[in-house]
Amino acid sequence: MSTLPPPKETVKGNIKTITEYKIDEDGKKFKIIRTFKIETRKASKAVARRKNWKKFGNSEYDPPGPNVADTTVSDDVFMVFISSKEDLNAQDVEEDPMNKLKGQKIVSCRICKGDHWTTRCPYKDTLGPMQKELAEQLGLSTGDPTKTAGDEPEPAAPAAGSKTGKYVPPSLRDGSTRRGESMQPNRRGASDDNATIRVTNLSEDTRETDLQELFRPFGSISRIYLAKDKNTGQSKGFAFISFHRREDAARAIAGVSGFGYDHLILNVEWAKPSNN
DNA sequence: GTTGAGCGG
Repeated sequence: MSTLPPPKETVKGNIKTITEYKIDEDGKKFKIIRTFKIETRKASKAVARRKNWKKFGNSEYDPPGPNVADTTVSDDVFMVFISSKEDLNAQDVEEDPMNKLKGQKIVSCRICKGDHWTTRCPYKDTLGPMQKELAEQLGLSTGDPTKTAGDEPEPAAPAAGSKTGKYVPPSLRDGSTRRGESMQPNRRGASDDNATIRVTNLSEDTRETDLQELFRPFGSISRIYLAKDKNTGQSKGFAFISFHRREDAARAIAGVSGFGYDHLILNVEWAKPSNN
């Protein structure tokens, strides 16, 4: 039985030639030469340049192009980007149950449809009010459309200047001079989180007032949270201090970290946002 | 070694 020469693949300029030998059903030998024009794209310029590198080692005298005896040129591999629900729907999703989870959002922001709660939306202060205003202009905001004005006695004097009769929080009543009942600042939505530091290794009899005295010199403090056990009130030995200015917080870190306080050495760092 | 409490959908 005669052996066939191995297939050969050469590249000259932008012409690629593949030569292979075959035997057909009648035992006749065939030589097949195929030539291709290689399309050079901008993106693969670097690849084209590498093709001109001088060969070395055992391949030093090989002709240009890959040696099919020891090199396999694979098919093109196309990358598939799954970036949206639509893409998922377009393909068959069923085969992998994980695919379902990928496209499914746990939460969807009402403002920007992003992957976060509405309250955490980065546009909550800009886009949010705009959308709300727009909705009110279109008359979609409140109320029962079957109810017409004045067909029912008002139970109490409506707030001055309010025609809609909808709830107005105390902080916005009377020309907004009055503040809300609760002056307790809310951790949620705190905008000063980038000026919050965490103090650890506090002795357990440290109080908020102690912290206030300790950090007061670095700048005005917007909030102090001393972590305590909810039931026993026992301090957990760490606290969060929020400053109004981040520079003050930075100086507080530099100034107080390593500071001996009671019988312990304080550790002060930037606080991470507690939410996941 | 130790990162809060709360709101939803």
